[in-house]
Amino acid sequence: MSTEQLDRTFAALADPTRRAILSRLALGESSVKDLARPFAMTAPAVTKHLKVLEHAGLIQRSRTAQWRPCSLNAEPLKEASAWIEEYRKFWEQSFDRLDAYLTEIQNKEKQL
Amino acid sequence: MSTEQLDRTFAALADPTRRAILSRLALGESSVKDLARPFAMTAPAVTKHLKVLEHAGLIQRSRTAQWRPCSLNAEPLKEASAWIEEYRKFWEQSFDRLDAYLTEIQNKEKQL
DNA sequence: CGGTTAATTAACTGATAAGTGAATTAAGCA
DNA sequence: TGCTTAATTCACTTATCAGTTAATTAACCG
Repeated sequence: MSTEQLDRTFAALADPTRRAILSRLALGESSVKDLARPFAMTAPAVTKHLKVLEHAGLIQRSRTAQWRPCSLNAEPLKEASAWIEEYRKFWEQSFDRLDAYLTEIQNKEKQL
Repeated sequence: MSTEQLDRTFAALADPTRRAILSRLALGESSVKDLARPFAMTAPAVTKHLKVLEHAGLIQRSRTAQWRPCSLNAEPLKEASAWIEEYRKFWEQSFDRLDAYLTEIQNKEKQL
């Protein structure tokens, strides 16, 4: 679990355009032009986003004639998810505290 | 699930110093000075990282005399994790493919 | 009150990121 | 071969980010 890989993965996910591209690719392979269509953005801008995603290992590219379709590779997300999951116990603790608090409130209200 | 919130959460997690700060805070509350100690970094730099984490809602701050201790708030991570988990089926698919491949290899080796 | 410690703000530098338009590569097709 | 389409690279602008030092705020303590 390399630090640089986590850096790249999280940085790639920090941009809403790139998250949208990944969502689109979850539905299937797509060309750059089709990926660019929903965004108010030129083709070179999309190419740059794809480079970021590729460098993070989140997509891979092939070649068919003059098209260079992209497809999703979700594996690096596993690592990112694993990092986050280490802290799940903390938010679960806070949910437990919230539950306890709500129960306490309800009991008090019943007593009034 | 706001886009800007996800932007801020993932951007906050993209920096190794900030991830280390969160790890440290998982062990308990800490002052800025103690957080800064393990890093080759001045106090103002740490203050800036804390602002990023606070803006993302990942930490909260209190005040005791001249100390302003930080504590973890892992709740926004839940949202980030939920986003990632949507793609779990893709990386599970690649594991399945890897399993199939390894099984195939083993069978071939047995035949030799 | 004056001094010390914790932390922040202010002002600045250098690097990186997101976007643009223009030119270029690469493939398919008449 | 020449034209069209897909995508990229190039050169540039603008904005943001990570870090610095120096100055400032805030609280405690003798």
